Amino acid sequence: MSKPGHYTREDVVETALSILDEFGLADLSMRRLAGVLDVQPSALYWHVPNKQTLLALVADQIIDRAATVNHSEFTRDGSLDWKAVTVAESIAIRDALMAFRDGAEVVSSTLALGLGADGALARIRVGIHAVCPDSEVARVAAESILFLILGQVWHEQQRMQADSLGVVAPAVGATPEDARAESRVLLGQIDAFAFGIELILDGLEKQLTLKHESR
Amino acid sequence: MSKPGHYTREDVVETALSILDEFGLADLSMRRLAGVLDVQPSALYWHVPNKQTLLALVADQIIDRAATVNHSEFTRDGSLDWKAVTVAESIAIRDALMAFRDGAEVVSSTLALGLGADGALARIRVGIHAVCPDSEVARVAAESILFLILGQVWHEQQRMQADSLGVVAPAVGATPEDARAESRVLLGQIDAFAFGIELILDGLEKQLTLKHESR
DNA sequence: TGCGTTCCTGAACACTGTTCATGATGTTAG
DNA sequence: CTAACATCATGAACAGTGTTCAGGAACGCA
Repeated sequence: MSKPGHYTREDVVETALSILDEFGLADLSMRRLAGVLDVQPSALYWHVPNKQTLLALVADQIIDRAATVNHSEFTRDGSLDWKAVTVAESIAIRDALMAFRDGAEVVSSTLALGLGADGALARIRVGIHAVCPDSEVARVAAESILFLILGQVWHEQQRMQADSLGVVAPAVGATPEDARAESRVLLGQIDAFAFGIELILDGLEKQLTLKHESR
Repeated sequence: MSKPGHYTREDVVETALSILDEFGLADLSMRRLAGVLDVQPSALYWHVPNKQTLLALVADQIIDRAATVNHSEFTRDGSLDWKAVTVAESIAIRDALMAFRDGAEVVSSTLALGLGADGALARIRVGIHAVCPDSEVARVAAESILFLILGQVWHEQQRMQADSLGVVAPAVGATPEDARAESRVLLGQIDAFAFGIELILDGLEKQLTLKHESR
């Protein structure tokens, strides 16, 4: 991880990403990052103006690595199954967030600051825009889905960290079962995830049919 | 703000809340809090084990102060309008988050850590539980609504802070109009807020009718 | 008078992000 | 070949952070 000569901005972001994944956001300090690169902390400030934009670049990397969704797979007889494709995009984004430790928190605070990671919203919008001409309604629906994804993944990742630190608190009850319970919980959360998205899409579909009937 | 004698835990939380509201989460440090109370920073650690639980207590205060919703107002002919009451509860929680600067962020990270502020989820659940017997479905729906509230309010408050710091970036286009645009944006966001909630509730309603038909 | 609880002091530890003057490279122009 | 320049780094410092810990003052109670 320690090159001989000079580093590029990409190297810095890449190393930050690896520290994030291995040790978490709390341990991703400029000093630690500099240490891994075998460089003084101040050297980082040549590549990046401050930590916040570094995190924004990291966030961009995370969502840029979301698997691409093949829209043609969701097209039958020339018409797009917009609900299925939106769920697929949502799952792709979710997986991208889950692929890095604290991924949801990094992305969430980054786009809260308006510093980047807008790609996620754009991807959610495509399927919706195909059927929803009202851009305002489409915007709200897409944002709702994004908040849902971020909220759920954040929650899940926080729970993982709490568990790994041995802060007990596994749900509320529990202690009977355990080994098999864990896998069932995981499955349950994946199901719950898609279910929440579908709630919004069903609600949107109802709004659309109402509009069609009223004209 | 500086009493003569001893402080209680409530005093500390109350003062923290006032600093939060006046200067924001970034400026709410233990040293500053101690300074306002005219006390050494270490004195705070008698009242509170660490900053995280202090913030959890602050978060509890924020959502405890959410206006109570009179459910009888949403009852006609003995049956509860569960969608209307859930929207009302959501708005009450939203207003509580908006009542304090960075309220959404404090509450969000607090309940992500599982340290408190569960009251919000409970309040959203009541209306849903009245019509949804499946506790798993109800849980996911309620969580979805909560994530939506937190996500939107967080976004909005972050934007407010960014604006007050003069970090330009008002949406994307803009600069034509301005004065009236602001109020319209505010109205638009309140509408958008309720609309997002209604999307989920409509989706949930569809799920319920599907279940009724299939039995 | 002495004990014990309650609340706070003052100093210190080990961090954090960030700035700045300085310096060592390598590339390019005259 | 030398001078200028952009590139990328150093090392020290600043001002702040959360947190710990031995000790001490003030009080109620036996």
